[in-house]
Amino acid sequence: MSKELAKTYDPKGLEDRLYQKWIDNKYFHAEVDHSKTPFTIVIPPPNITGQLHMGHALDNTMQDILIRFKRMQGYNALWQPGTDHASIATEVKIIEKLKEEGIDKHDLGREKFLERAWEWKKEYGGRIISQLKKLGSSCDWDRERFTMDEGCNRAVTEVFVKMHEKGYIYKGARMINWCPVCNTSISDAEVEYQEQAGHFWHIKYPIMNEDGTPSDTDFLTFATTRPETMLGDTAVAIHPEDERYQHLIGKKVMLPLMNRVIPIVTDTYVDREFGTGVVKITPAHDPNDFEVGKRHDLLIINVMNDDATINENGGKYAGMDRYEARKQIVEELDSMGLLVKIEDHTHNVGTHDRCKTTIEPLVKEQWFVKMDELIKPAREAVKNGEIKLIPERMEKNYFNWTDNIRDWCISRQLWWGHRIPAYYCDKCKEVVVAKEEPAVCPKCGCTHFTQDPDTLDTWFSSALWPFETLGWPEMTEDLKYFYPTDVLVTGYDIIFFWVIRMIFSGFEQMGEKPFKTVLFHGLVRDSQGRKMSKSLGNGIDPLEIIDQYGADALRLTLITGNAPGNDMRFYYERVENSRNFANKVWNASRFIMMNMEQALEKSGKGINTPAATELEPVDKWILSKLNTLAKDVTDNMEHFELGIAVQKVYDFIWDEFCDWYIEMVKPRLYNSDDAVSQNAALWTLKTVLIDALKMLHPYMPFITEEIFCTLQSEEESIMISKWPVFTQERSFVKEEKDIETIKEAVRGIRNVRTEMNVAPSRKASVYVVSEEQAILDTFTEGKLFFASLAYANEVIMQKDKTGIAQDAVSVVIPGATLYIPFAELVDISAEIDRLTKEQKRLEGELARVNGMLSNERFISKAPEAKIAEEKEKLAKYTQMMEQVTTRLAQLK
RNA sequence: GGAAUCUUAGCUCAGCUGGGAGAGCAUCUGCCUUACAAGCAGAGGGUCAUAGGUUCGAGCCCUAUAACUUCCACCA
Repeated sequence: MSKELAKTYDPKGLEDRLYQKWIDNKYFHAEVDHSKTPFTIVIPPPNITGQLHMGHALDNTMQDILIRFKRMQGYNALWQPGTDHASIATEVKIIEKLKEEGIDKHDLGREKFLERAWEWKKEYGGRIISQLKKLGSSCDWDRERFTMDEGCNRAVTEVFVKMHEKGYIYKGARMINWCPVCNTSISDAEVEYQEQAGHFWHIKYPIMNEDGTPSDTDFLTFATTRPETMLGDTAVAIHPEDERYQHLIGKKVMLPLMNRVIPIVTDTYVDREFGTGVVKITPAHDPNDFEVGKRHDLLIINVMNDDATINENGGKYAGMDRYEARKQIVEELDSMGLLVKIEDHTHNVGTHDRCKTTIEPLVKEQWFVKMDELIKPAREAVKNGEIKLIPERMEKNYFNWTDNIRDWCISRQLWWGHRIPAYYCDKCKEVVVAKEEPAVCPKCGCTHFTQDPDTLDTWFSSALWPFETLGWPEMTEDLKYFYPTDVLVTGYDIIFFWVIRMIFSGFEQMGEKPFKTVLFHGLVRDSQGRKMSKSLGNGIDPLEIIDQYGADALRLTLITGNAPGNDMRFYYERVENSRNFANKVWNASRFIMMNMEQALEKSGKGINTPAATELEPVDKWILSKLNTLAKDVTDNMEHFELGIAVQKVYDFIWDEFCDWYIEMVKPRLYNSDDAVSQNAALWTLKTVLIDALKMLHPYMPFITEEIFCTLQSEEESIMISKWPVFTQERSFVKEEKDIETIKEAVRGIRNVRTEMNVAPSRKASVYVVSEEQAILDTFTEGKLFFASLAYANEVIMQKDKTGIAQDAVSVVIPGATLYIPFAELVDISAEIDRLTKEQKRLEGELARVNGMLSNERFISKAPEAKIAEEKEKLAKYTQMMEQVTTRLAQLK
C-alpha cells in the first residue's frame, strides 16, 4: 500500500525484476514431495539453433498457463525444460558457417567438426532459453537438459541396444529417401511433396526376336517422368490380364543405350488404364519398382552416386548430373527414333523438408526400427482413451499414421548427433551392437573394431524425452514420482515426428504412457493468413512485441479468441487490445489503492473484514459474480479451454468490475461519514481484485504479480498464492438478481437519454412505478446509483403514476416502469415511435414463447426446467407488454 | 486419389454436452464524469455457405453440394 503506481502501465523494467525475484525464491523449482500430487509438463525442446518465434511463444505460453494454474491449485508442478541438438538442422547451419570461412566439412574432419558444433551449442544453446525467460516461462531451470548430455546419451544407447536385442532395430538394404545435397538418408516424415511442372516422355524399347536380336518393327511403348533412370532398368512390366500384351508374356526387350536384354514381367501393380499400361522397372530408383523387383527377383542396378550424379553403372553417362543425363538420354533416344512424344505433366515430387532438394529414392544399407509391434500399444492407448488428444479430431490423423506405418529409418549420414552403437570387426566384418566397443570379436577373435559412422535421426532421442529427462535409464525417485507426465503441449505439425514416437517409446521403455493428454495448438500466421517465414519476411518477432507491449500483452493475444488446434492470425491491433486491457487492470488497481490509502490517512485504520450484515447488496452481487467466475474459469481450464477461460476473466474485470462495480461504489468511497459502508466497499474492492488477479495470473504473470505485491503485504507472491475456489457462502442469488434489475434500469435510462439527445449535464427526476413492494425496495436500496450512473437528481418510488407529468419519457423493465419528465424537450411523437418499436420487439418475443408453450409436443417432451423457464419469460413479457401498451394509450 | 478442418457482423475470430446470435477491431453519435481518451456512455450491422433431413426445437446432429485450407498417399 505504500508504493505509487504510474498512471499508465509500463511493463519495461518491471518484468525482468519480477522474473529475477521468482528465480531467486526458487518458485519454479520442484522436488519430489509425496505429500503433494505432482503435475508435470515436459517442454518440447527447442533447437539449439533456434530463435524464439511466434510458434514457440504460443507453445510456451500455453504450458506456462497450465503449470502456473496447477501450481496455484496446490499441485507439485514441474515444468521440465531443455534443448534439442537438432541433428540435421544444426549440422546444416554449421556447414553454412564453415563455408563462409571457406572450409569444407570433410577437410575439417569429424572430430574438429564436432568441436565446432559444441562451440555452436555453447554460443547459441543459451539464447533460446533466455528468450523463453523473457516470456515469463516458469520452467524449473535447475533441471535443464540437453538431448546430447551425458544422461540422454546413455538413454539413447540403452534403448538402441535393448531394441536391437529384441529385434526391433535391424540393419537392412531398403529403399530409402536420400537427400543428395545433405548427403544423408531421411525418414518418410521428412519428405515433403511439392507439385511441379514436369514432362511425360513416351519411350519405346525394341522387343527381342526369337533369334536374340532386337526387332526393328515391334516395340513396347511406355511413359516415364524420369527417363534417366532407364540406365538402371532391369525389366518392363505389364498387367497379367492385359489383353493387348498377352502375346508378349515371357518375351524380352532390349534396353537401349545400355544394350542390356531385360525381361517383360507381369505384375498387378501395373494399372492398365494408366498411360500405355506398360511400366519400366528400375528397382534401384523407385520404391514401387523395388517391390516389383523383389517379387520377380530382378537385378537391382544402382546407377547413381550419393550426390545424384550417374555412377559407373551408367556407362558413358557416368559423372553426369541426374538432370544433365536426363537431357542427353532423351536426345539420344530421339535420334535413335525411340522417343515417341513428350507431354506436359504436373506431378508431385518428393523434396527434403529442410533444404527442398528433390529426394532420390535409393537402395541403401540403413538402420531401421521395426514398427508393426511397437505401434500397437501406442494405437491402443489413444483408441481406449488412456491418452487424450485435444482437439479430438487429431485422433483421425493419428490413426491414419499408426494404421499405415512403415519401418522407421533411423540412421543418418551426419556427424552431429548420437553415433550408432554398432561396431564392425575389422577382420571379419561381424556387427556387434553394444553399449561400449567390444574388446574381442565373438566370431574371429580380432580386437580391432570400427564404429558405424552414422548418427541417429534427431527424433530418436526426442522420443525418449519424457523419461530420459527424469533420469532414465536409472529408475530415479524423480522418474517414479513425476512420470507419466500430465500434458504435452505441441503443434499439430509434429504429431508424426514426435508425438507418436514418444508414445510408443514410453510404452516400450517404461511400460507406461508418457503423458495423459496432448494439447495441440495451430500455427501462428500473419495478418493475411500466410505462414510466417524468413523468405517472405513477414515474421513478427515476439521479442519485439514484448519490448513494445510487454510479455503479458503478447501472451494474452496468443491465447484469446482461438480454439485448440486452430491456426490464428497475428496482427498489431490484437496486441494493442491486450495492452489496453493490461492498462485497464493497472488503472483499476491504482484507483483502489488510492482510495485505500486515503481512507487510511483519514481514519488511521486499515481495512477490516466486514461482518456479513455490513455488506451491501452491490458488494454481495460482485462477490457472487466472482464466486461463479472462479467455478467457471477453473472448469474451463481443467478442460484446457484456455481461451474461453481468460475471456471470462477479461469480461468480468472490464465489464462487471470496472464498468459497474467500481462506478457503483464510488459515492460510498467519497463519503467518509459512513465508515462502515466505506470499509465494506474497500474490502470488497480489494478482495475481488485479488481473486481476479489470481485468475488472471497464469495468463498475465507480470502485471498481476506487480499489483498483488503492491496491494497487499500478507503474501509474498501471487504465483504461490491459492487459486480461488467456489464457496456456497459467497453465493448471493437475491442480490445478483436485484442488481441486475438496477443495471437494466440504468441502461434503459441511458438509452432513452441518448436517443432523445439529452445533454449529460442535464439532470432529471426518475419515477419508479411498480405495484410490487419488493421491486420498490430494490430501487430504494439502489437509489444512489441513479444519481451517479443515470443522471438522476431524485428518485421517487410510487405504486401508481399519480403526479407524473403526462409527457414524461418512460422505460419499461420487468416489473416496473420508469418515468423521466423532461418537460420542454420531449417530442411526443418520437416517444410514441420508440415505444411502438419496443412493443414490436415484445410482440416478437411473446409470439416465440407462446408458440413454444402452446405446442403440445414441446410441453410433453421438453425438460421441465426449460418449460418453467419459458413460462417465466411469458409472464415477464406479458407484464412488460401491458406496461408499454398502457403507456402508449396514455400518450395517444 | 483418400481424409480432415472450416464457411457466423465490413475485417479477424469465439460460440463447451442442440433450448432466445457474441467479442475485438472498424463505422456512426455523444462525453476532457477527480482510475484509465490505451478511456466512458450509446447506436447501426448477421435468412450462422447452399439444399434437404432428424427433432417439440438446429449455428450446433445426419445426408448431399459448393468453396477455402491442411494432412496423407502417390500412377510409372
